[in-house]
Amino acid sequence: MHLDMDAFYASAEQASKPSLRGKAVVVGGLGPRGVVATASYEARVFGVRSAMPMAQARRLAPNAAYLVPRFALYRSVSEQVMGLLHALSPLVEPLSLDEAFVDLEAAGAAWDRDSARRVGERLRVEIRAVTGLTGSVGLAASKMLAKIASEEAKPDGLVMVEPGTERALLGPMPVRTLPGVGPATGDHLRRAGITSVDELAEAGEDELVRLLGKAHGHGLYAMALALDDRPVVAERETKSVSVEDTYDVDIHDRVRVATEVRRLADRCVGRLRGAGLSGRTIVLKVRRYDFSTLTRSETLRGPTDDPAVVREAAGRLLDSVDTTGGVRLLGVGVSGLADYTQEDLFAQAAGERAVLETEEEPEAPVAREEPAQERRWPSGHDVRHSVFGHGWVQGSGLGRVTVRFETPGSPPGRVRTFRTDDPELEPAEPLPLVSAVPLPPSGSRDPDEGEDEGDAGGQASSAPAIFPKSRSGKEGGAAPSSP
DNA sequence: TCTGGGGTCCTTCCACCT
DNA sequence: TCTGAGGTGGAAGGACCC
Repeated sequence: MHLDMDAFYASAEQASKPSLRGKAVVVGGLGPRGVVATASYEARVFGVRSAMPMAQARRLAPNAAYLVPRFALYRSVSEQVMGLLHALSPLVEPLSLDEAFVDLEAAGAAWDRDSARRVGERLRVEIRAVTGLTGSVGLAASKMLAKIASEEAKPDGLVMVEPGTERALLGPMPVRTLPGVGPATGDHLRRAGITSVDELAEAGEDELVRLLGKAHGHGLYAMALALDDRPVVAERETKSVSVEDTYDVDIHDRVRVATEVRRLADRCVGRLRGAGLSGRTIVLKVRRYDFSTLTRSETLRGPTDDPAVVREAAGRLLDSVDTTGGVRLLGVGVSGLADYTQEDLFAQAAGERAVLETEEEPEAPVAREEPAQERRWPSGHDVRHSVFGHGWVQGSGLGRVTVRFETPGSPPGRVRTFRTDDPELEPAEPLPLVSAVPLPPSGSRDPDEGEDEGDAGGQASSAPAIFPKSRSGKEGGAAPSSP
């Protein structure tokens, strides 16, 4: 079985913000170089699509609501959904926050077509009850076909591929339907006169290997024949950890480039440590002003999770890169991972030197963002006002922030504008999309309030009991602030 | 049109070793 | 001793996915 949540980020935002329901919603980066992560079905009517530059989306749908992603919210909802899947089978393979394969046979959750369909339908009902969102389900004998089926089922549906009908279903479809056929391979095949899956199968294995190389050719030929015996793999181990930033304006200053690389190295190590990992190969990624991308890597003698070591290596790699003309993106990654930390002696010595030089605290090298930051109010993020209660930022600028006061369970709310430094206003955690399902006591249905002594001081304490196991994201949350 | 961020896998090239 | 074949590991780039 393959489950795919429908327009996940955008749907979560609509569930969270009653005034956006039924409206065009676009979630993605809002900067000058942002792209669309998800568009609601209402926005897709205007031609807005994932991966489209935001500027283009704004031209197509100028009246849509544009929001930055709130991964903490999506992660919480995702955990709820994955929990439902795990109740069906121990073999669950998440592909992302909103997608997963489930092996229903593994746990005897389904044994024939009817039982599988019942399981799929019940799952969709449960997902809606628990999260308020819809998901589409594909049922088939293989991962590839289940995925194609869930795509066919969208939105809010279920499609089962009956055994024996696989090739008839697949044959007329465009080659781009198959996993692993993207723009480049699609073009390549089209130039060879191959546009449908049937034509792919007719071309024969030798021809495909000649066109696409060994691994890809063999793999694609099998897919074209609907042969796919890849198992559902529950636990995949991480192979690399990386962070990257695209800058609103190209960076020309070499000193600034070096500073950014060090920051990225620190952030990368923060993530690495957070996952309890260390790695041997340091990778620097540079995207230049003309969008050409290059990587430089260096393999150490042993794995490290020392920020100073990674910073130094990344700095050396940067020395070998020409950045005249400016860079639009920088990234630092670590691969060759190990789940232990055994420093190479030289590297460790170098690291200790560097730490001394920079007077850096050895723990938690996480980047301390802007030092004395003024308060920022990102579009779409939750806030709480001491008088008006819970709401979300509709927009801000020129010293003003506009807030719409509503909650997932309330009717569409009213808009009010405040000064950005209004002391009565503070950032808040997202509320659950569905008012607590199996909640034992105290039903206080009021839009805001309830328990808590969520006084101003520590915004950490305001995390309500919403998402059962929401340990509020190891990262992605607010800056840590730990001197 | 003007292209994010985080990944995975594959291919090619080269150096080195046997 | 020279040459070549083949394996391996690292570096770099490309394609793809969500």
